[in-house]
Amino acid sequence: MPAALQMTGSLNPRSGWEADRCSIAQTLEVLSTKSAFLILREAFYGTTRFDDFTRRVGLSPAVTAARLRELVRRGLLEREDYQVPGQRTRRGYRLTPRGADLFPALAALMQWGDRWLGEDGGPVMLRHHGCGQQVDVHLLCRGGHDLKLEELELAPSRTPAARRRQPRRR
Amino acid sequence: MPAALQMTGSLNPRSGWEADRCSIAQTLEVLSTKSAFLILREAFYGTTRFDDFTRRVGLSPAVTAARLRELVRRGLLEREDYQVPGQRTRRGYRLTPRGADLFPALAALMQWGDRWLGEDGGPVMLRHHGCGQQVDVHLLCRGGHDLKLEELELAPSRTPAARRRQPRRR
DNA sequence: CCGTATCCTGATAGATACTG
DNA sequence: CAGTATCTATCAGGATACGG
Repeated sequence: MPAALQMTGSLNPRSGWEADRCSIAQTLEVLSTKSAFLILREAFYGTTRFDDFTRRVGLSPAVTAARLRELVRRGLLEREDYQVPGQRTRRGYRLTPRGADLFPALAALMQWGDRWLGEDGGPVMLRHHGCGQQVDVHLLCRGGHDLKLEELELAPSRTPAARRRQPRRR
Repeated sequence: MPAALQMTGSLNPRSGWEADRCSIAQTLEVLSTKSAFLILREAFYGTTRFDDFTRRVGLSPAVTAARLRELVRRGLLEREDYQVPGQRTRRGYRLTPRGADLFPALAALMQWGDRWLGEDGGPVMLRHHGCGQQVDVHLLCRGGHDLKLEELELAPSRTPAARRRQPRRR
């Protein structure tokens, strides 16, 4: 029986911690749309140019432009205009560290799709370039344990007292 | 310079492997909308009842109903009607194994938000219930290495020859 | 409680034509 | 190439009222 996470007392579903401040919701706000996910996927695949994003994700130029602008504004992609001598300048977009750090999320979505959709595990796989072995997403605690859902526990980051002492800025 | 994944030859961005068959795109098709993500988050948090989903995710009843129906149809949630003796029956929804297996993706989104949004790491954290240590998302290869983006390589799951020998079922 | 039914808004995004 | 400009269709989702 696959259950939910364990919760420490002050976090039970009824008590008032505002779910809208949850990092998942905020992250989804940044990645508001499906096209944003797919643009990022393309960036991980090495795409840098406007036209390639448009064609390979299957978006209209207007949508591509809007997403790229948004992702640059949010700091996940950055402009990178380069010039091969003798040719005209090309514009490009590439992942920032902030954007690149989303890869585990994309990898987890891919892994889920490989496991539960389609019949035979998806068209591509992730490997360790060094040893050639397949790569999977894991949840590890800092004690070094590889965890299952049932072993996880959701806890408040700070005690209510600490939060009063150090209120949110702005 | 945070770059993209390494790719094996047959996967360069120009060659024709259909990106629409990519597991990320397919998974996003299932989780089409933001509310679906948030409903699942709530399910991991232990919410089971219609009204709690509605209130805690902040959706209209119509949207809640549509998402729950969809998630049940897709096999991520299942109905669970239960009855405390002497009370009327309650309806509920709970995660299936298929739904529960999405947790790493949610955890990765949460971790990204904790790192890159907000000032101080988000309102809640994930811990190992046994040892109390904080939990992080990792990419591990089956050789046991903990990997960074630069060490990853995207490869076709099967060779074209193998795909001909063993064509897609159904 | 657990939903369904309506109405209405804005955002997402497809198609297409055009410009530096 | 790398976009901008329209014009439209579709859909996500808020508000509200109502029924089992």
